[in-house]
Amino acid sequence: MPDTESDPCPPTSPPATIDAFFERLGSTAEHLPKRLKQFADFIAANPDRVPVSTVAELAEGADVQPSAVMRFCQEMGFSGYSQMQKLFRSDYSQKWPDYTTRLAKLREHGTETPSALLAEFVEVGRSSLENLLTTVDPVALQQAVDVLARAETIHMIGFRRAFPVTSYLAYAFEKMNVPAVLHSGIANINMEHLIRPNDAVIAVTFAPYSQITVDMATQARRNGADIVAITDVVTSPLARLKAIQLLVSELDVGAFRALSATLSLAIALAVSVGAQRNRI
Amino acid sequence: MPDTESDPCPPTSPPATIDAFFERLGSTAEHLPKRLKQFADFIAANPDRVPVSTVAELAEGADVQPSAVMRFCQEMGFSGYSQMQKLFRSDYSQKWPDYTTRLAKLREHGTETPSALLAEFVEVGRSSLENLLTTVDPVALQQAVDVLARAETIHMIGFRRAFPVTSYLAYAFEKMNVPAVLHSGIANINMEHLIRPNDAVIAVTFAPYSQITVDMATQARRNGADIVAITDVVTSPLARLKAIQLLVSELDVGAFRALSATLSLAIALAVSVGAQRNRI
DNA sequence: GCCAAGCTAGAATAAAAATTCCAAAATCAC
DNA sequence: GTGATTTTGGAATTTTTATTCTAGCTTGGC
Repeated sequence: MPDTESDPCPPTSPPATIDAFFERLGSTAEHLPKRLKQFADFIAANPDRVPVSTVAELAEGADVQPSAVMRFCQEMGFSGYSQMQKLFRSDYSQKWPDYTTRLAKLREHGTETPSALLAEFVEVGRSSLENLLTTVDPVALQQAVDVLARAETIHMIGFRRAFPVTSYLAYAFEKMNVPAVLHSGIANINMEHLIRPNDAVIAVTFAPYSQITVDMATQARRNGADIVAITDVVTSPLARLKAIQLLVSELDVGAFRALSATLSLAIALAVSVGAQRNRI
Repeated sequence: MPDTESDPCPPTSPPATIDAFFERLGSTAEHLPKRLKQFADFIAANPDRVPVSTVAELAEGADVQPSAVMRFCQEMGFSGYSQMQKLFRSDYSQKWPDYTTRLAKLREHGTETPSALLAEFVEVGRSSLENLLTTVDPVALQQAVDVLARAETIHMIGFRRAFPVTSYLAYAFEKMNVPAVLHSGIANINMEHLIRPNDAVIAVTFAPYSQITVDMATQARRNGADIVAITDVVTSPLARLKAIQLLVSELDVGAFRALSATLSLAIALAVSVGAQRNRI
């Protein structure tokens, strides 16, 4: 009997290394059926679970059926899950060193290599985050949330290195349907007059304070708006405006900082405000 | 019928941690029978094999019978090998597993206070940073730096929640006098034609990928520019473009993430590029 | 050297896991 | 819409793996 139909997907050889696996995954993931893609994403996000998990466990984690896992493995060129797991297990021992040792190893190279620099930023970011819980006054934070939740429109002011913070706030507010305006200073158009008495302002600035942020906040205060300040020390120029101050002390690496703590504070603030507004 | 004989070794409870396990091992190893001692030595020398090995494999490695392995496990207070392996596996990935459940819980209950939410973001940020050192491939990072240092002009593409990242990159490059263009999509003006063959692109996008970022990167690649992708998984659409991929897996709190890891990676990348360019 | 106590090897059994299969559902082309 | 094709979910099957059992061996005391 002649071979009327051949395998739709010819027997590809299995990837020989983890890198090869992910490379293939990257190029095939596009045109994979729904469930298989779903599982592919899960694997891409949690490769470290493969060596120590059963088919059933991974299937549950990715919220697919075990048979989908099998089909995925075969699609990737393995005979089955066992073969794929074997590959992942062979690579497993390299990952064993934990965070601390890895960090130490990277640091040995000084700041010569990009990885060492990355390790530096990671470590500094972790410290800054840890600090954040002590520098931010819970009462002030709650006040800030109250004020912002009550405001008609929220205005965000922050330039240069504070701009990533305000732009992320803008994104978050938009996603939660909170009326908010990002004052980006674009085309030097001054939109201070938009700030009305029932509005509130989030001003973000760090030493050396950008004059324009201070000016705009001052003007807004004069218009009767409430000010929430995200800044680094109590002596910042925003203190004079009776602003509610949220303090972040972010450590520098060289001339730059990772902004980890500042952004965490910002997003926590935004989500709280969003929750409180929608609750009412 | 009375219980004439009792277990020679009363049912001890299993060690709760790896440390407790090795402590018990140290104190009991002396007066263990020959084969069991032999296996104990093997375990002490190769603890990292336990999570990924079967009884038969370990038995062969230690040159004992599988049944000896079982007796060893029971001697150490476990019900069997499976229970012991569970302990070794749980130690291997302590940080990650229970996060998903914890965050799910958070999503249900909502968060009581802004401070609690902040603490959540801080915690998740710290984990993400730790993880960053494992997901970013040092070689790829170095390649990315090389490519970007060599480029005439660096273009940054990233919208919505990726925009804080690109805007911070823009700030950093400007401060270091690196020629860089932030494609903000402002006024819907398309500046793709600015991207020339000797240029390089940093594309930042996360699932669900914004189509415009992918389109712009594709166009840039067609123009002959190199692409560095900051994204979350290898299955991202940018993989097709032969982009140098820098992977960040950032945990979500609710619908948002703190971006701590992503920004740390971005700033480390920028500073490395700046340093390398000025060195030449 | 003989006996008792404990230990070991290997086979037998039970449990768990991987893998296959197929009917039902979804998707696609017309 | 209709039929062909692909994809899916779930159960059935096979394979692998853990665990138990027991006859024989080793060791130590006398």
